[in-house]
Amino acid sequence: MNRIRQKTKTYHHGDLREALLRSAESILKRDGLGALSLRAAARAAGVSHAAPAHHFPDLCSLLSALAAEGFDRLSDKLIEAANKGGDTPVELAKTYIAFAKANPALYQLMSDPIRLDSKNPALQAARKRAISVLAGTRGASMENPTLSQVGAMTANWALIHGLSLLLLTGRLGALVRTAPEGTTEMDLVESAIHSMKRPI
Amino acid sequence: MNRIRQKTKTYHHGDLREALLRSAESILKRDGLGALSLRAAARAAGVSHAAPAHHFPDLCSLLSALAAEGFDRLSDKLIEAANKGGDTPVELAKTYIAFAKANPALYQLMSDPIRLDSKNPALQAARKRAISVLAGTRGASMENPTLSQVGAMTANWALIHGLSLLLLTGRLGALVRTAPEGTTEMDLVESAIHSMKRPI
DNA sequence: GCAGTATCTTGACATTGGAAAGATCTAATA
DNA sequence: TATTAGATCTTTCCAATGTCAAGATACTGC
Repeated sequence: MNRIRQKTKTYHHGDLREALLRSAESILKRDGLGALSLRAAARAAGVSHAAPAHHFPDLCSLLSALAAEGFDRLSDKLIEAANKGGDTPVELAKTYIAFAKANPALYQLMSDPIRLDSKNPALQAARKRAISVLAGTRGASMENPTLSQVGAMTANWALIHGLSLLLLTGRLGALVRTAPEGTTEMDLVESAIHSMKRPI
Repeated sequence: MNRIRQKTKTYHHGDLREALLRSAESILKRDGLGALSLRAAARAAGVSHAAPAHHFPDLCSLLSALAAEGFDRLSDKLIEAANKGGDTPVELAKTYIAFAKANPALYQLMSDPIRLDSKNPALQAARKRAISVLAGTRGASMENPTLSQVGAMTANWALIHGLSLLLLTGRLGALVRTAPEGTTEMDLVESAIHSMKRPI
């Protein structure tokens, strides 16, 4: 029996888990995080409202899986950029923020402490990897970093994270208006990025 | 008729709007943002579930009012600290983060782009004031700040905001474990704060 | 082939936000 | 003071959601 189903409506779906993730992602992109519900995902996947239960015990579980995917894709983007020479903290930050801009609702979900289950193993692992990548600790990690080195890393991460959120939620407007005529939000972001410390 | 009602159960409440805000805040503190609903607030205020409608047309409106209060209190704290000599960027950041730590669920709400109505006038005003205070523009604002000055301000704000969120959502654990033995989350935050640029 | 299990559907329930209509109180006016 | 318009609150209702339980269907290992 073919795994990838055509239109042949059978009782079993084939790969409902994956289908639900794709449906959920498309809802997220189209209608935002607020519109993403278990039932909506089930509808979009053409399946009954209780079908997701076997793959995701609850909504939190679906959202956490989606967020984990997001972190993995972010990690991939960062690695890809690093391999193309964009290995400086500033370049990594640009890549990071470009990801957030390209996937606003997803990044919002990835940062949502309430809808997500921080104990979800997949999510934990994906987050851990993303931090490692961002910190440049893929392969050659620092041996015994000092407090101030880890502090600088923390600062860089917090800056990028905060900047992404402020940008995505449209909260930079007030500062844009105090800046020189013609300044855009992205100009501000660019400028802010350059205040990062070295050891990212 | 006394504004502050005792136990005398009358049809009219007296000041239901205020009572709802206080109930909502206490729910927020006790059970977190996820448990805060219109109906829960109404229950806690001892009133029917549809009573809030006249004071807050929808949930978003109640939450936005609560968030606006939060920003106002944050502004007050920052001003108070500044007047006591804590006027440096680092001191302001410490005050800011102390507020977030003292009111975790409230700060989370204040940062939630979905539950909040960013067009809410009270919220907009409160946010604007908080930024002004944080930027040190109470009274003597910079005349014509350059892009890099506003950029530095943006960076400082983003750093503080991001740091607060990472701290409150317990996401600094991974970095804490890479830091020297005995390092705490707050050590990391302290260290990160010191990477701020001057013109806050 | 067949039994056991995984997957999916149907149906139900409690909870929520919200609308509508009516009850009760307040305050302005005559 | 009497009355009336408006504000405030209650009751009732509806659709949507997450979750559970029971049953139907398809797959899989024997």
